[in-house]
Amino acid sequence: MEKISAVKGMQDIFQPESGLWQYIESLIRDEMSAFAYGEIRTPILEKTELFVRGVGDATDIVKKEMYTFSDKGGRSVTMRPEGTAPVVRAMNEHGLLTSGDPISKYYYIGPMFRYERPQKGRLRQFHQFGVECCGSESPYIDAEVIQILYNVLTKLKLSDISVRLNSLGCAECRPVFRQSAEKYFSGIKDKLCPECAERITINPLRIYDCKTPSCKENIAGAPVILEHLCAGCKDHFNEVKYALNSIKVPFVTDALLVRGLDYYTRTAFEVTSKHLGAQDALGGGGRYDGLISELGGPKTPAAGFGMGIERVIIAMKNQNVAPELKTGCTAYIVPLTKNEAGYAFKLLDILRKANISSQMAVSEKKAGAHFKDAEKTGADFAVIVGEDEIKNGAPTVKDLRKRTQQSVSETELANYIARNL
RNA sequence: GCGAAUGUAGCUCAGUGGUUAGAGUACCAGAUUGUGGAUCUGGGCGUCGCGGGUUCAAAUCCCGUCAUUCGCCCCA
Repeated sequence: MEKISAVKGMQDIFQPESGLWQYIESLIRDEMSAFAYGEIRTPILEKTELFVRGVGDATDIVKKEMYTFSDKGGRSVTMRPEGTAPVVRAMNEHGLLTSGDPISKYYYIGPMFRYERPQKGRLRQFHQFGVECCGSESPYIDAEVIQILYNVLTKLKLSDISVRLNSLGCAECRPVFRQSAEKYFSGIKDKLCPECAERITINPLRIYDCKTPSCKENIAGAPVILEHLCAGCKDHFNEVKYALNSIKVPFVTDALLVRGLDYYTRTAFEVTSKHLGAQDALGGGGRYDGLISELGGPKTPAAGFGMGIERVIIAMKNQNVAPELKTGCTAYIVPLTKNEAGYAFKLLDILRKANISSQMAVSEKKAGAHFKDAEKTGADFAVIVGEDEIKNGAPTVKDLRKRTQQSVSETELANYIARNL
């Protein structure tokens, strides 16, 4: 029979790699508890409409990267390509955004799906840690959200990261700016790459982000959003920077930073690492004051970000800061023949009840081979059960690290191992 | 969606038209009948990604296809 492989761009994660995931996730959960954010878990499948409306039908994500299909009832559903729209949907649906309520602060960790060409740091199923903070337009919320991402990355011992910060303006000043950008780029349309030429009318802001050398040159003379912010946005941006400075989160302002999702207003930020390949963003996010009402909720300002866990892992490995994680068990029980298997199984039960990580050899091999296996599983002790041991009611406990062994009574077994661990 | 590279043993790879396709490593057995890091001996390593074509002869050359990887694009 032919082997069945995993779906393109989707990975299996198992030991010892999964230990690294648990380490990262628990660090995140600790940090979120310090920031008083609760966890939210939303379905992987949502109505397609949610992303079309939330993420924006002009974005690449919606235009060509979604796993969309019809379910058996003929409804168009989509495997979530990002976390913000589902979280907002859930909060709206459960009435968590009623005005007067305290701010809603939630985080999530889970898989996202985008139909893209896989490469280093880019998968079709990838995992994001994200936070959404809804209900306030305070610049301290922007700073808090950026701080969370910065703290998590720093606590994971990543260095050489940089936080880039920009303001994209609001519903008042952005349209004005957009118009002047449109005007400017229309004038030099023939000098732009084909994609950017199309972007002029669809979303001229995206041109600022283009990496084509010819476009980059032309952007130099273009109007800059930061210089066209309204007074409110300018103040807000300054206050975000002030707040970040006061808690010593380093950042650089980057007037060309534009994010690929349509819903961002005012603050936009991205954290990149020098230790990644072409896909160098570890995470990014910003403020989205218009999204919640766009999705049918009350007019509610909000901010958040998403962080790619696979990319964080790549950076950790490249920087050699992934912790050494112990795998395997503490005790490996070796019945020398199948005659001793029954008694050995009972000892196994005793150890497990004492919370000592244990397993038993179930294949028939000669003793030497069993010890090799024990070593490979990472066991610290082998518990040998042969004819003599059963006769004496005392298995032989062998310390695989010291290469010493000793007869220990059945009743003392768990204590002995716990003591000598 | 575009471009490039790669695909041979479980793993890392050699093998550019000529016997029965190789090495290292890992694995199994024995030397050591109840004791794992070494050594020695022996053993199975295989649809050479898949399909077609050229040829007396193809892992090798050609075409197609699939997969993986890297880059573009985009993003986490």
